[in-house]
Amino acid sequence: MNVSEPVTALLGNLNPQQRKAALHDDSPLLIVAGAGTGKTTTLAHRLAVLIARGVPPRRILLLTFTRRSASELQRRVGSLLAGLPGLTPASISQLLRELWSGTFHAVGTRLLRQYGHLIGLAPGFSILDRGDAEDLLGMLRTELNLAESGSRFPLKGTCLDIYSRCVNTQQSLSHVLAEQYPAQQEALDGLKRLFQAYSERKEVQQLLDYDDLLLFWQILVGDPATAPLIQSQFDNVLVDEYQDTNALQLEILRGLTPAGHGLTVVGDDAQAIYAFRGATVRNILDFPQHFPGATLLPLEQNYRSTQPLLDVTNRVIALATEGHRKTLWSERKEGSRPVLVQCLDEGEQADFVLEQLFARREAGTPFQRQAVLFRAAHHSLMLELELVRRGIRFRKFGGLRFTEAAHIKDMLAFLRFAENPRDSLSAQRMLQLIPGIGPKKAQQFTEQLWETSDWLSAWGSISPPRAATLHWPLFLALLRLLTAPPEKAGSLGTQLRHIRQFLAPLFEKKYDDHAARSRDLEQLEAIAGRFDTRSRMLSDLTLDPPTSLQGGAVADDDEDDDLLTLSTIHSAKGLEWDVVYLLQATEGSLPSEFALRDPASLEEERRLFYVALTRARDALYLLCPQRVYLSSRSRTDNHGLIARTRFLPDELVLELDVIPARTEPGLQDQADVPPVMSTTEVRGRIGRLWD
DNA sequence: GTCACAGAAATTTTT
DNA sequence: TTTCTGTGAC
Repeated sequence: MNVSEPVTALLGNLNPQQRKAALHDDSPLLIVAGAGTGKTTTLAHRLAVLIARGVPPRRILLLTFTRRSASELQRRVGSLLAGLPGLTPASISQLLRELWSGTFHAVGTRLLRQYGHLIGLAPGFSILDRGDAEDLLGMLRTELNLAESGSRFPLKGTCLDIYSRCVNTQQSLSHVLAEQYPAQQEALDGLKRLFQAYSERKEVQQLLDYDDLLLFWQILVGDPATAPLIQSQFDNVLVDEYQDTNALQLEILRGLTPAGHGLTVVGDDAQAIYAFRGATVRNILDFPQHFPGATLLPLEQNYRSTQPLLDVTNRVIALATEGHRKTLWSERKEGSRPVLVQCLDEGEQADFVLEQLFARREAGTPFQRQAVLFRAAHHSLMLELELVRRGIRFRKFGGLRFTEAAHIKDMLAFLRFAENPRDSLSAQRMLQLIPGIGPKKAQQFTEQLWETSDWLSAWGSISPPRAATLHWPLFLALLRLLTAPPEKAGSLGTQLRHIRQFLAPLFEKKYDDHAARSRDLEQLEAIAGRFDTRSRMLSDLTLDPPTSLQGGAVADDDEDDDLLTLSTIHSAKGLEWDVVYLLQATEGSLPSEFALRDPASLEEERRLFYVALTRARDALYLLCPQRVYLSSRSRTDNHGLIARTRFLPDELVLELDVIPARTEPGLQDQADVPPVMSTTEVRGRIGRLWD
């Protein structure tokens, strides 16, 4: 290969494999990048080389898993390009702006706004987040009388899971039910009707859910009439975290580049953790078959962790039942072994983490280079209380998002309706906020909406129920203001302020904690300034909701506070910290009790455990509380001790440092102490008081 | 029809 | 702890 001078200058200290990847030609390329092997570095170099070779950035499509990783990659590419002669910071940021990058969903949205009209889609479509989609299914479920008592029809959330799995795996409903939801098989006919109605309703109201963004995109690139238009727009397509793509995403890639020309995918089958939403590890394993002539480049030198940590993580993943075998190695030979911390309960677990956090900070590792990881968002609740009590600021990724809170959705419903008055999901949400208007009236009023061309002629003449006499005119006035031309409606912030003023008295009655909620509404008003248009704000908030900061504030990326990170393992993918604490490395939590049923989910839990362990650079603490708070759900074994995770068998514990629990559980375990008297005797003793 | 309340049931991970 | 469903008062 004839490498020109400026391109060579970019390659700096890449290892031979990474260098090959960066300089690879336009044939399909699969980079199998183990954890911490410089995947982002390699991808950034490949991008920089493409640009240096003269590919215009607007002809490069970069698909990432989160918006965070997209911007991290852009940043890295930017600093690489800065080393090239003839490029100024201004011209570099101009180049980067032209790059097509983002998640599959975000890029899909952008393409559909541009080309959707070719397949009959209005450019002003609204996007449903998970909650919206559930609500719509819930409404239709009632309308179709599927919830008739007697037959137990799946809940709206389950309905959405089933629907989504069909779309993302491209499998039939009966197949999905048989394979994944054997208990819901009788609901087959009801679900068929429900999904049919769901599609029709979305169609009429110009609504797309997350799955539709991929589905419509796939149709667009799959149809001979429209495909060439989009294919000819891109010379190179790069996909990060390829192990977590699904069948539908593969079809999109095939549509974009049928022979894999200019296609680069990067991933690690050992880190596949999204099967629950339809991702299939087959995409990465079968890449050479899907795109014949593909080159496979494995990266095995780890630049992240110390060898003692890798010794354990390599063995953890070697216990997996299938997958490429690879052994990561590091030049960082020295370091401490992972630490298994046994503790009595969640309280002791939180205490240990807090002590260690401070000790590490004293030793030179600030909070922002440490992270606490966990399987499920609620596993960190007790620790969060302690952190708040001690005044440690943290940022939490995963779990409930800011925009999923009911009051935020209420407020956004007004903006969404103003943007797309056909959106009767938002219409009903707004209407039901008004006293005296419940589900029936709301449905009735929205139906009137469909018969006329504008909402004002439908609602202007309605005589509202008596309880709504006060609020109805205010409601109409607010909508009139929001739907006025931009110069009259005012800035986004102004619009939100008007909505907030309308909602404030209603929320005071509706919520006990209205003070906290109204602070959230002010937060929303404050972040409105970041967006240039209303439609942009709505799309961005649904595709990438802000994570909430402790105390309800919305995290701002520019803040350079010493913020500690709390994150679900899923949200920690691709990231690294010097010190990592994994909470509740115990049976029932990791693996989750919901994964115990089938072997495939259990293997996914193992990979999840592996992902958690490989986030650590220098130190790793695995916490095993022997007792956790269990809800009433738990049955007979709630008095017993919880076992360490099965992913750390005894022979592996020999490779760890072990810190025993401070309190011996046996001493306090009531279950071990036989009863000394009966309640009859207790009552007898108490009875003496008034005898 | 709406609203408030009570009891039962479900309860992960995310775009 | 939230969400769904049924009941009874207004």
